[in-house]
Amino acid sequence: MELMEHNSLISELTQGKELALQLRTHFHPSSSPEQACLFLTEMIQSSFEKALLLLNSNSSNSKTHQIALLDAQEEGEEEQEEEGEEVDESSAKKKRKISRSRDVLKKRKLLPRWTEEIKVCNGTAPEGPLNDGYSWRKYGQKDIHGANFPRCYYRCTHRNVRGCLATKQVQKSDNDPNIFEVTYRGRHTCNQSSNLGSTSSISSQNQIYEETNQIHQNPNSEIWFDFGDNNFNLKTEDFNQVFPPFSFSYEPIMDPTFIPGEGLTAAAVSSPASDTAWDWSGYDGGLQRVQSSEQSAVTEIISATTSVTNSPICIGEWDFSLDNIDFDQNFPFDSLDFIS
DNA sequence: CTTATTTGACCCTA
DNA sequence: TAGGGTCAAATAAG
Repeated sequence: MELMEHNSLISELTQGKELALQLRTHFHPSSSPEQACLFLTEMIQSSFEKALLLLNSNSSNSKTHQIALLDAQEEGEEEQEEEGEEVDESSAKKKRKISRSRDVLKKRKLLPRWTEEIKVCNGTAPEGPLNDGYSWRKYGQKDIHGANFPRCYYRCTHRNVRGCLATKQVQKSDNDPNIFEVTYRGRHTCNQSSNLGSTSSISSQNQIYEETNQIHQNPNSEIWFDFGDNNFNLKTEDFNQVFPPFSFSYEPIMDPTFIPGEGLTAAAVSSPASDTAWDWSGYDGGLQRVQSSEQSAVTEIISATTSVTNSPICIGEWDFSLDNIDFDQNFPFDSLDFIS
């Protein structure tokens, strides 16, 4: 392993250790704001994840690194181009719009993406947007070629305020009208974790594992991870012990926590949209997560890029440089109510 | 008044 | 060029 990566790994592990120490203090019953623990666990998980990625990417992927560098360079060029031009306001607006659009698209293309199928059982009339713990704002709906039902597009409500690029698409399945295919893209950076249910919602921690590594589960409740060359597996109960707060994806299919009002609730899309787009009659049941599939096309890019921890490279919202780890530690907590 | 949704236009990619 | 994804003005809802 190269010296720089070795140092980064040590930094990551050291940080994880320190954060764990901090977390320990919050286990005292008189001083344990739940959200503080949650935040710290996120930080710890992030630290160890980075360390694992460093290990995993030891063989280094120079190609994806180059892609990241090219992206960074292009962004710089675009900025310079804008500075030097003298054009009328309307065309400048147009150009800014195009530039911004290109920039956003470039970032989104690199965002992790995964799909879940949410089943709406007979028995419940869906109301309101699919509640997965995050607040979404609908920004589009399209009829998809060859599909019987339109696809709805949602983005994080806090996108403008906090720059959260998370989006999701919801589409009713052609095969089974009770199933909604929900494709998530990008991880939430808006810290809405306080809205998350304990087991039924998608925690960002588990997303990390799903996005950056292959996670599998067989019918014997055995989970195994592919960290490149480093594979290991766990029984479900072991997994829950190791990652207690992160067990949502690995629970039985019939998850009793999927009840309206808690966690994933019935209603795949906003009610007005659903009324006009789809016929909801006949839905009188609850919701259940059917399965979680993964599209990890960007996995390698993310993993490889994180190996260059001391370079200021960002992939979309993902910035793994150590400088930013420090930034996270000094997070102003303006969005965390528990420290005032 | 503020925030969310709708929907046609626009842009990008294959 | 078609199809998918996003933007943003108009509109609706709270």
